[in-house]
Amino acid sequence: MLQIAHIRLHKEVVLQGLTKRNFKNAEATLKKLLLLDDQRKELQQKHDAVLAQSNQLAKQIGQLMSQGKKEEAEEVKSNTATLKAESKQLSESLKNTEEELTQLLYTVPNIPNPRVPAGNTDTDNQVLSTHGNIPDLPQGAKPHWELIEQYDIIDFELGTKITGAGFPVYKGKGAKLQRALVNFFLDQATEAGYHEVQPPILINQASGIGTGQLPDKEGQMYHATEDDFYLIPTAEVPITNMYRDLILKEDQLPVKHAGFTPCFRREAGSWGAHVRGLNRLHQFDKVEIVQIQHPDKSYEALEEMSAYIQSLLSKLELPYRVLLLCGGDLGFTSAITYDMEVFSAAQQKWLEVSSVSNFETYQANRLKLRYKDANKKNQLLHTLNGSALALPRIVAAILENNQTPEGIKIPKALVPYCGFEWIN
RNA sequence: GGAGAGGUGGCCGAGUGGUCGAAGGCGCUCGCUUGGAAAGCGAGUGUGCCCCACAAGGGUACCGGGGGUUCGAAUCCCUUCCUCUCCGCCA
Repeated sequence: MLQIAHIRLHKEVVLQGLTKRNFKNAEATLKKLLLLDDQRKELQQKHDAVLAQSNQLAKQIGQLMSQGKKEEAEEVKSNTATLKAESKQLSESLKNTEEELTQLLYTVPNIPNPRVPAGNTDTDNQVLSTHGNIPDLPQGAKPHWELIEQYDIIDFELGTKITGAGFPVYKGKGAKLQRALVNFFLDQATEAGYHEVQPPILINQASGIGTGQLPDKEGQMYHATEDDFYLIPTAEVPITNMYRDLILKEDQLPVKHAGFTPCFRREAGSWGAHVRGLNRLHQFDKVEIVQIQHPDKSYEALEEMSAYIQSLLSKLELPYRVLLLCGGDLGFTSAITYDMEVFSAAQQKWLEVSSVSNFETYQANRLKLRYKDANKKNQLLHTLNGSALALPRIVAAILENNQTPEGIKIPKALVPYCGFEWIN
């Protein structure tokens, strides 16, 4: 979440940023936030003063008691009742005001970086660059949902039987291709300097709040209510939360992690014809990269991450483009996001396979993730993450783009990982 | 799941109702010492919020989390989470 002190100091910038995002009632919300903060401060002052008084009296009583002056002590005691009542009332008001302020802050998204273009929907996103060659597919090229049936490598109906829609079963070479991609992505990440981790895929509430999934996207996560755990929608959540409540030393930076996990998304209300086959699933596999960076270096890191992700797509010989998301399409917690889209030749459509974002201090503020600067002052760090990569749409693109009459040709880089060159 | 023990500052560890944000040790930082280092000596060394200039200084809160008793709680009570030991179950 945003820092209230920052909002106070840069009200105009914040207002402009929220407007770029089409955030409703920005001005009124900011006004309300500042008002609540004023109230909070005033209550805090009053409360502290009352507590200071009663602390003093308590000390006095202690001294009198130890001197054996019992009656005098009793007399002082009788004066404490009003203070106690006052303190109780003030602390309740303070708590309520703080709670209201926090809840309101939770509803305010991150401020976009100045580079983020204005716009409302994905049609306003900027295409920064396009790479690779879109293949000329033969007449009768098939979309991946037909190819997976033809070669019997992914079975949706079987998954439906076991669980429900959106939980496919990968079979034979389909399963091996999954394993190959995960290993390929992890090896590449290690080579690029990311420290591999395997985190839990269930998280507690504090972690969900830390990275911003809660309370904003409560309904998008599967919730194991018996233990109050959530199934992760992305490895970003457990990996970033490893650093919750930490104060790092500058020489510990940057932190770079990569992790493979399954991801679970309820995708409530977003189903339809355009999300056939592998285009949208409730459970999918993904390798995620996460960086924790010094504020001065986070934008450098963003470019580095973007370049790294693009290198993966090049190695997989997939045609792709890089988008700069517009304000309206930007994720709630992100300050800037690049999307990488792969062209799926048979569907004749660009599929988002990766999203890399700089959250600046937005997550760090919730996480209380800081570093000690040269003046020994604690400062919020910047967090970034990106998919590197999400499997299903990569698989879809490989299947569709590499289809031939003889079968599906596995990209060279993956052959050592798969142990086969063709799916046929 | 059952029974028991315990959770204190970066780490170890003392503290069972009063002047305790917390002894002592280790670590770390700075200084002295040294040719340099070690040792030794000296000083410093938590976090949030509030006043204030994000300084100095001051107030307040924090001894796993939440709540309570009390004039006063690290210390007592309740609750919850976690760790350890034993038993049970088990990949």
